[in-house]
Amino acid sequence: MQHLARLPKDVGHAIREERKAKKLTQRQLADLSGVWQETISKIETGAANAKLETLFDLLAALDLEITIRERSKISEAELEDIF
Amino acid sequence: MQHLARLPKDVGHAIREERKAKKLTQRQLADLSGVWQETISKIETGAANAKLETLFDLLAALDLEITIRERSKISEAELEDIF
DNA sequence: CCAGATTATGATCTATAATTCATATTGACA
DNA sequence: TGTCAATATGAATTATAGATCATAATCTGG
Repeated sequence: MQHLARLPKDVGHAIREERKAKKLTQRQLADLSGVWQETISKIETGAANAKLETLFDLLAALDLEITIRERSKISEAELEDIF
Repeated sequence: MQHLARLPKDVGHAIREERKAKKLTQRQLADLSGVWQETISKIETGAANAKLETLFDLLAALDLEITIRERSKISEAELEDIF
């Protein structure tokens, strides 16, 4: 699965979905990544504005990476995170 | 062009390349994005660990977005930023 | 429903990013 | 090479993320 992100909250959503897809608790991800459970919670709920280093620590633990590219024409809702 | 990023410095590289591809100076990008020229310089040179909000301000001004996905098997060098 | 696990929240402290100003360094080009 | 633009750097201040502890709220399986 691939997550489009244009705002910090999109990143939180993606992290949460990928963490759940891998059947990890916030605490397990915390142990894997070195990021505190409380911090993960705040990032996932959007109550945070994480630093890049923190983001990449989480992505590495989840075996994820990001790509930067031109904005696509299709709307965010058309990809994933459709409610 | 698409930039793979696994570390904060990769993001700096990508920003710089996209800014130059669009023929913008750091000052022009600063005016467009609301991020200070000094901050842009530090992010591009890797002397910074930007916050997500700052990153997305820059990406929006450059009409870029990010996608989060499983790590690819190929190495970073095989994509772009090959010197 | 209950108990235990999981996640969220709040407070305080520390670390560091962003702002701001000043200026140094580098780069491009006439 | 001299000049102006562009970029980088450094210091001081302010803002805020992360660390840490405590605990509340929520979720889940029995």
